[in-house]
Amino acid sequence: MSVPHRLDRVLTVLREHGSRITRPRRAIVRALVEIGEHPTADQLADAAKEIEPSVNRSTVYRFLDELERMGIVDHTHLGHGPSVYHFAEDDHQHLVCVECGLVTEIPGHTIDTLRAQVRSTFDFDVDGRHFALVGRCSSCC
Amino acid sequence: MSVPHRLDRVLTVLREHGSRITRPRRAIVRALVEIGEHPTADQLADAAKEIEPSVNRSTVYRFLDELERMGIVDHTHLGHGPSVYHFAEDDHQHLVCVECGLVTEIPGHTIDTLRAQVRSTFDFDVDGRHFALVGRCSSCC
DNA sequence: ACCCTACCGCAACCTGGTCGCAACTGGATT
DNA sequence: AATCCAGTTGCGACCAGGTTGCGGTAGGGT
Repeated sequence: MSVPHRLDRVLTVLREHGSRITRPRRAIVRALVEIGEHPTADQLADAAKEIEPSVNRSTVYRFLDELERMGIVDHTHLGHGPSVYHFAEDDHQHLVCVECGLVTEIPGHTIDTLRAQVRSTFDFDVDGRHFALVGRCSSCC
Repeated sequence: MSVPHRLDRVLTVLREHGSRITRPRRAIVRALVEIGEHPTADQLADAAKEIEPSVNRSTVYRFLDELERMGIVDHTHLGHGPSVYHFAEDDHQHLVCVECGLVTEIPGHTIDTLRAQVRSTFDFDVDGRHFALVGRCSSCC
């Protein structure tokens, strides 16, 4: 999806929710779509500051929370460090190597079998996007 | 496994590694085997203080790190809060409900299929014990 | 152009965890 | 039993990631 399109879509959803479109928010959304990867909140704050220098860390955290409540973004814990953010529509899992820290994206449907199994056996609805699969990558075994 | 047996086993491994058996360490290990569940480092520090009041928080963290390097305990991240510790020989996964925080233990082999699949497809060796499966329990769906 | 209130920057705060350092103590040696 | 010294400890300061309260600012509806 193109960067401007994605930006417009987010702004549209914000308007629909009756939220205000402010300069800091524009900068944060732009940073998010331009980075594209899985940035941490602090990386996002830095990137937003390049666009709009006055943007504050706490504004980024508050706004990301709101985007998450609206279902636009999700955050994932990649192990020890800070959590990372990405668009909710990107349905994928993360593999994180405990040795070298390498992060690999894999399709969200990879855990479908596990999800079905856990649901039928333990009556529990696994949300795959919220945690990473930790382990060792091929070059660290 | 009985509490005294488990305690003795840990102390034996410590001696084999040339580590010293000190009063704080005895207290921490006793706290760990007596709580039995998945305590956080701070809960463990509190429990150890009941046995040996001088025990310090940083001693608990340092000693848990050492126990982990020796392969006696593991820690797991249950989502947002602090991580929890348990004996490495207890091969199990955790289901954590994102709504109510309920933690359920499930057998470690539950993710065997996923592990095999990820290994063959992505050449990645998943270590299931280090992360919890986040989602919604039956009463929070 | 006005006004209301959502939003902001700021600074202080919180939690979970780490570190440097001087003092202490297991336990091996004699 | 006395000695010794490196592994261990308590303490306090520190760090990272994230949250909060508050007075001031500025979207955007009327």
